[in-house]
Amino acid sequence: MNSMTPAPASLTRSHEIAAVLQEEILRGQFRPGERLPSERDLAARFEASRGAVREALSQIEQVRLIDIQPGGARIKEVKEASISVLGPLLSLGEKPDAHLVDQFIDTFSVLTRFTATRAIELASDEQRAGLVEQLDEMKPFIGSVEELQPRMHELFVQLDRIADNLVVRLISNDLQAQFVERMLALQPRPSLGAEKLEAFVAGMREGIERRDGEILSAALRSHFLAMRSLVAQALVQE
Amino acid sequence: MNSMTPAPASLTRSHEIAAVLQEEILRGQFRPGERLPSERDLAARFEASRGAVREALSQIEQVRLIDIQPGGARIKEVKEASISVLGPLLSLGEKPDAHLVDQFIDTFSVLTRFTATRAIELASDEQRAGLVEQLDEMKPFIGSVEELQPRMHELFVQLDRIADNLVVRLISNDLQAQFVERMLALQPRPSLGAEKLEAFVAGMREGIERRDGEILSAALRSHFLAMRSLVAQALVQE
DNA sequence: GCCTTGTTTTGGTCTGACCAAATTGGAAGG
DNA sequence: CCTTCCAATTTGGTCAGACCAAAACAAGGC
Repeated sequence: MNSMTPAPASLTRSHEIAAVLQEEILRGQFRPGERLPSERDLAARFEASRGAVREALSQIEQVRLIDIQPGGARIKEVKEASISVLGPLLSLGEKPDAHLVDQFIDTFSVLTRFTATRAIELASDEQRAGLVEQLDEMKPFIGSVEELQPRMHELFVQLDRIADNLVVRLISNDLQAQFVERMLALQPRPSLGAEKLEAFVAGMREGIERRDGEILSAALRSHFLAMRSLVAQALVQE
Repeated sequence: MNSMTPAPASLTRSHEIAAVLQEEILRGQFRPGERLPSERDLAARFEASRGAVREALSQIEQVRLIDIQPGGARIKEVKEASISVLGPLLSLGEKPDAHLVDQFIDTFSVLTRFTATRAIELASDEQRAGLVEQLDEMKPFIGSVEELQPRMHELFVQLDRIADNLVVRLISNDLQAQFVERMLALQPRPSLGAEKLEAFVAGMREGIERRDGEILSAALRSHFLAMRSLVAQALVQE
């Protein structure tokens, strides 16, 4: 029973307890409908006060993994939970589940394409010009992913701002919060080839300049597909 | 297979406090970065114990509307929050914000199209035949939205099951939890016309039978567009 | 068997206390 | 006057023990 986590994100006792319990639930150590141990038992087990346990349970309830009622807290199906469980779900094993990662990237892809196409529909000519300029400024950095990435991110921020869809924005927040950090942790090289990146940037540029959602969408789709197979490789190897 | 989800029933004091505070934050009564009143002050204000307030704050922290640290809880930007704030955000005024509702429906549309097209890519011939059968069985009920809706929902459940994308599944869960009930609360007639529904069902059928994502997607897109303008009407009138 | 009970368990809340970290405010120094 | 630095205070994090109401459980009674 080691509790020496290299990067303990949970500072407080209640968060720590919540993380442990949530992980056990996601691991399937309780069947849906089953009752969680009582708060008093959990307090004894974690050598914590009932208050701390209650705060932990309150958090887990918030992600809809359990249903707290007088009489007991009952486990719910993972499929009914909130997006917030995806992160812990990715961190269950040594490596994230490949299928789940694929789903993540596909979903990112869909949402990004939606945002991008919507953005160029709504964008003014000046805004489109600004976007094109951003893309042109990237060209010197296509060789270096480290240099390119933040600039590309800035571009997406702009697209997001223009598309002005809070719902998608919040979804993306959640997905990124759950996904990105965990992916960066295991994503070594090889990175995308310069040719592919160049084609991607060119596709984006053309799509934006000509206000052509199809081109833009196609560029993004193939880009995400490339990323998907890259990550897939990273998950298999080692 | 009843999946009767009992309403959250914010009976408890802590949930009540959380709801009130969250609403005040979403109303912009605190500026981002600003400090929330101390737990002790809040306890005094709500005439509750500090423990109850702490559980409430813990929940609000979970949706990333505040950042709790020794020294004080600080308000974050709504844009940084979790999807879970969308529901309360819709319920702020008398009527949901029309723009936000549009964004909701558009996002639903995108995700549904993604799920549907993915589903028919992955579906076996038997599964596709089953889906077509489901659609055919709907025809007698096209006149009555009340009768049609649950059957259509069942179809989407099947598509969702075949597409097998947990990420999208959880996102849709969240969106529905936030949106659907609040929409049903205010969506009286007029409902969609029988012709439109017929065309929609026919489009779905053709898309599935011929495994044509374009047709399927087009049918769904126009369906959601129709719903969007319907809801828009409902929001304007009265 | 089913239904009605009394008992036990369990969550929900409260009170009051202590610790550690952050904030604050003022004193000392430039 | 401004900056720097160090207490004193405030604030969150946790603990302990207690009470209530509702749910779950067990035991009879039909």
